[in-house]
Amino acid sequence: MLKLSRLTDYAAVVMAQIARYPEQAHAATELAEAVQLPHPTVSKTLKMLVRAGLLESRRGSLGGYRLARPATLITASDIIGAIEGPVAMTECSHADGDCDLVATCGVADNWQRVSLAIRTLLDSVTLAHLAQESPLKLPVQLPIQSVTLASRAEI
Amino acid sequence: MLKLSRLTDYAAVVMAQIARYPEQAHAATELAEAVQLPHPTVSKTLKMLVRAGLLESRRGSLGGYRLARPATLITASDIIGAIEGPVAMTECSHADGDCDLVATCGVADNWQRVSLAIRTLLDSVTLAHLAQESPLKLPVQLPIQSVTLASRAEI
DNA sequence: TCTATTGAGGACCATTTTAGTCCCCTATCG
DNA sequence: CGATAGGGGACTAAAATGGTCCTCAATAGA
Repeated sequence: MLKLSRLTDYAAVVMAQIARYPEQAHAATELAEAVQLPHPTVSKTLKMLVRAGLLESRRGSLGGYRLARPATLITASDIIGAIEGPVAMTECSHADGDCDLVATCGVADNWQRVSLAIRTLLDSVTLAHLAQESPLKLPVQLPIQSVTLASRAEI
Repeated sequence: MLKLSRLTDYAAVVMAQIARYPEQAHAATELAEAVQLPHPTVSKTLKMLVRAGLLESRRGSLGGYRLARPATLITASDIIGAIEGPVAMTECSHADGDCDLVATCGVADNWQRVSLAIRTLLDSVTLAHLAQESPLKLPVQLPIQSVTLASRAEI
């Protein structure tokens, strides 16, 4: 399925909500209502987003959350990473490859390329994109060409 | 992390192994050894791949598994789908949207676009690609441009 | 300074998912 | 027939996930 966790989903929704009114601070309670999700859960999500540096928080009355930087500079990768950790399709696609099957695996390199391609894709989608209302159900324009997996011919 | 399950990983490795010697039938035991994984686990994976129509099996002595179609016609999506079910990033990105938050969500459409882009990417990677030994650690060529999220200007 | 408000941090539990194993049945070949 | 394969599915252990709750800390304003 390659699915996002539910919390990640919440995170995106909440971030989008904040992004639509970037000037004001948003209290967790307010967001929970706007988004129709239980308060404790939204709160938890918000905390994670703060820790990841995507939101800034302020306590006390008149406190709340706001974006740490413009929505155009926050990517889908950032949000996913904030909740689930860095995007990596396979066990071995993060730096310190502690996979002891490299020898017999034979697909590691290629998965990493695919993984990188997905990460790049997710890097190119910003919160501004996500937040933007697009009620039109257009089929996606797909400028994506197939990934070039290194083959000798191309070197 | 947007990670593949471990079984999916195994599936890819095993499929690649088979793809390298497409003519002969491969017994589960043989594959388990080649790939250095416990036999029951490999076996389970193989069964799933058969059920998904990616492998054909033959019982009895001289039996084993072989590709149901050429490696160039089996995609990464196929393999992931065989183990984890169809690729879909969010709860609501599969057909029958039973998500009752559509109203307050506001990002569903856009996630679906992203999801589709990833699926397309995974569709473009074939087992032949994955199986091919590419000892060269080239940085990936990335012909991927940003996803065009429908904005009014472009309609 | 006191109080109401709001976030921080983390403990905690229930549920689901995942991984892995095992057993018994069926098919094929010689 | 008997040896060698795979098919199906039950079962368990372990981990991840989702969700709740409680206590502490900061801030603003009366």
